[in-house]
This record gives sequence, C-alpha cells and structure tokens, in this order.
Amino acid sequence: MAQDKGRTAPKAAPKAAPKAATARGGYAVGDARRQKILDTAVEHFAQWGFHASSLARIANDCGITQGGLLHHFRGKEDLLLSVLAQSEQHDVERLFSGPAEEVPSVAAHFAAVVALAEENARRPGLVRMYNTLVGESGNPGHPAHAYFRQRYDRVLGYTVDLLRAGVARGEMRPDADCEAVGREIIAVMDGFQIQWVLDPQGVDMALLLRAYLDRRLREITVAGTGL
Amino acid sequence: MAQDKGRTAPKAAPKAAPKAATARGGYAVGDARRQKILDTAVEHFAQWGFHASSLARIANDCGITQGGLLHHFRGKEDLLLSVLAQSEQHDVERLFSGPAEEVPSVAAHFAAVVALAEENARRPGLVRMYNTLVGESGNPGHPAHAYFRQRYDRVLGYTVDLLRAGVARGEMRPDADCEAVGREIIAVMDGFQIQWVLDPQGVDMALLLRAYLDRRLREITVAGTGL
DNA sequence: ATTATCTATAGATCTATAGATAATGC
DNA sequence: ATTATCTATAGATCTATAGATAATGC
Repeated sequence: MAQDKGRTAPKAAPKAAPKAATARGGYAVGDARRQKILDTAVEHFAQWGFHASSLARIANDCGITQGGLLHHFRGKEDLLLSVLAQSEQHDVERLFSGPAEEVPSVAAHFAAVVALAEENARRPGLVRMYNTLVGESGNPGHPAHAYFRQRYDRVLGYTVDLLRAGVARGEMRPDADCEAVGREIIAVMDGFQIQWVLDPQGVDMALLLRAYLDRRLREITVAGTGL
Repeated sequence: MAQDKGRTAPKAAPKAAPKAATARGGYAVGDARRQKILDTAVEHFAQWGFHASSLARIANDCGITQGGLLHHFRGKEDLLLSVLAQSEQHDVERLFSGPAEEVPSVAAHFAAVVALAEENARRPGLVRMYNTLVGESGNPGHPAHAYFRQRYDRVLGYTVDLLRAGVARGEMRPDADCEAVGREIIAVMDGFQIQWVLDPQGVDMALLLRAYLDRRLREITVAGTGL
C-alpha cells in the first residue's frame, strides 16, 4: 500500500518540453536570481498558500517585475513544484542519505528525525509553507496533489526499508509492523508541526517528538541492542 | 502552556456589532439558506482554502447571487468563522460531552476518538477543509489564526482535564505527563488525517489510530483497571 | 415591517503572452 | 548570440457597497 507501482505519472515537467526551470545553462546572475525567487516563493506560499500567492508580489519582493520572474519559471505551477523539489531534497538528504550504501540503525535514524525537527524549529517559514501546501494539496485538483502523494509514498518507502533492515539485522523485533510504525512516525511529525506553527512558544516540537520516538524505539527494538 | 490565560482576544465577532450571522431572528427560508451556504462553503474551503475561495462561486453553488449571500454573512471572514464554529461544535459534542457532568473514563474517551475518526472517514470534504484551513492558519495574518490557536488550546485543555481526572480516579498512572499525552494524541489524529486525505484508499485512518491509542492506553493506565 | 434577493458597479487584483531593450560572457 | 529584464496589455477574476424589488409572516 505504500511504495507500490500505482503511482500517478510524475507530472513534474509541466507540459511540452520546457526550459529546465533551475540551473539550466545560464549566467551566474540568473542562477542567483532563480535561487532568490525560490526563497521568496517559500515565504509567500507559507503566508498565502498556492492559489492566493501572487507572482507579481513575489517578483516585487525579488526586485524584479512579474515578466522578469516568468523568464525563469514558466508559470506559477512550475514555480511551486520547483520550490517543493528543493525542500524535499533537503529533507531527504538529512534523513536518508547516510555514508554511501550504509543503512543506518533504527536508533540512528530516529535521532536524525529529531535533529531535523530541531532544524525545522529554526525555519518557521519553511514549516508553515509545508503545512499550508500539504493541507491544500489534499484536493485532487491542486497542482501539488500528485507531488505530495508521491512524496509521502517515497518517504514512507524509505522509512519502511530502513525498519525492515533493522528487523533483518536483529535490531528490531521480528513482529514489528513496519508500515504502521512508519506511518505513525510521519503522522506524529506532521501533527507536532501543526501545533508548533500555531504556537511556537508553547510547543517544543523536538522535545515532544524525541519523547515519542524514544518510547517507540523501546517498544520495537530487541532489548539490549544498543546498535 | 496549554489552557492558560494568555489567550488572544476571542475575535469571533468580526467587528462592530453585526447581525448575528446564524439563526438570528429570521424567516424559515432564510435559516435554510444560511445552512446551505455553510455546507457549500465547507466544500469550497476544502477545495480552495480561504483566500482562493470565491464568494461569487459559493453563492452560485447555492443558487443565489453574491449580493444575496452577503445579506446572510457580513463578508468572507464572517463566513469562514461561522463554518469553523459549526464544525468545532460537532466535534466537541462527539468527544467531550458525556452524559451531563460525568467525566468518562480515559478508555471510553479513546474509544470516542476512534469513533470520530471513523465518522470523519465518511466526510472527506470536512476533513479536507480542516487540513487546508489549519495549515493556512499557521500564518498570524490568516483570518482563522486566532481561532485555531484557541481551538487547539480548548481541545488540549479538555483532553488534559479528562486525563487528570483519570489520574485522580486511579485509572491512570500518577506519573503520566497529561499534557504531553494530550498533544501527542492530537498530533497523531491530525497526522493520520493528512495521510488519509492524500490517499483515502491506501490509509485506514481509524485502524491506525486505534492501534496507536490501544498501545498508549496500556502504557499510561494502571494495569487491571478496565474502567 | 422585516427579511431575502437581485442588479449594477467601483476599485483592485491576477496570470500569461508579446515584443522591446539591456546586460553577460564566449 | 544568449540570457535577463522591462513595459504594455488582454481577459478574467475578486470583494464589498448601494439601492431597487420581491417574498414572508405577524
């Protein structure tokens, strides 16, 4: 049910072969501008969501005109998907790219999850954007619907693989339901992020997450297996 | 940190004393229209979020003009807050209004939470709306920001009270961190809802939630206390 | 009389396209 | 030459207000 075949077609490339959107053979000044547009777009999507964000306002905050912005991104949807691709790349690198082909221990992975939460607590704009867009994208007509479906599939897939490796290695109890554990971890992360965004002062996202993961780890690992 | 004083001012009433928005002395035909507008608005907020929803389109789906709609609700923001108030009332009745002054057992409450999830699985539009708006409202400038802050405060407050009563009654272990437990339950609910909205077929929200709550219940209750 | 709706409209936006001009770097 | 920006603009929207007309129910 997780990382199966039935994935919706990628949909990343918006339509007829476009200009590659990011870092395609361009001048240095253009690459810098593209990055600035992406960063600015994060703030706007965080504040307004997709539909209510305005290319003209984003462009303005970058110091260019709307026409100028549309030279770098084919349209609003292309900009959105570019922003999301960049953010996912960051997260996946943090969570699932250990040293080369090494599969980290489940304990190490859980620690990385907490570390990501700590980092996110320093990037409120990105978390707000994520919450906003993932909520909006529940609608099948949303331009990022397919993207988020696939993203959750991928993240769950990575997590399940990692947990299964833990079972195979003897770190985890053989009867653990890896998919359920994976979905639950993702749910807890998302849920604490919602509460944190609404009340950053009153909610210590990373602390709550660590408490949950520590407990969960004790439940699913074989006693005495520190690593 | 949860249900403390520092609540932002209610803000429910949009501004200078308005017409009470719902069921104020009106004709029967008007009351019916108001309810129809609320139901239609749920679908639109679910599909478009707040900013990108259009009063003209909502009105059109109700069979009236925009001017007609604005006779019943002072403006877009008033409509949003009315929709949210109605949805919260439903949830709170399901979760926290036992028979009169009775405080239900923690076990019974957890069962009610699962029952609500089961009910929600039959109301995808409402869940989509909730996810969309709670995500958007993370921004302090969003018209429902104050509302959702207070709503989470209230729901957490109810939950913590219920858990503390369980401690006092001897149902729960005295060392349980009621606020952390409450926040975690809310997070898991929200998180599973996100995954379910993205993939209703692939995710059994209520089943996953029940598994989580059953486990959690065993951890925090005193062994052998069925009720 | 009160409530429900409608029409008309002012004043702002939005997106995306087209074509002109300026800067970059081989 | 290629890339980066700008100006101008067509064609659609949006929200909220004002004032007119029609239906409701005491």
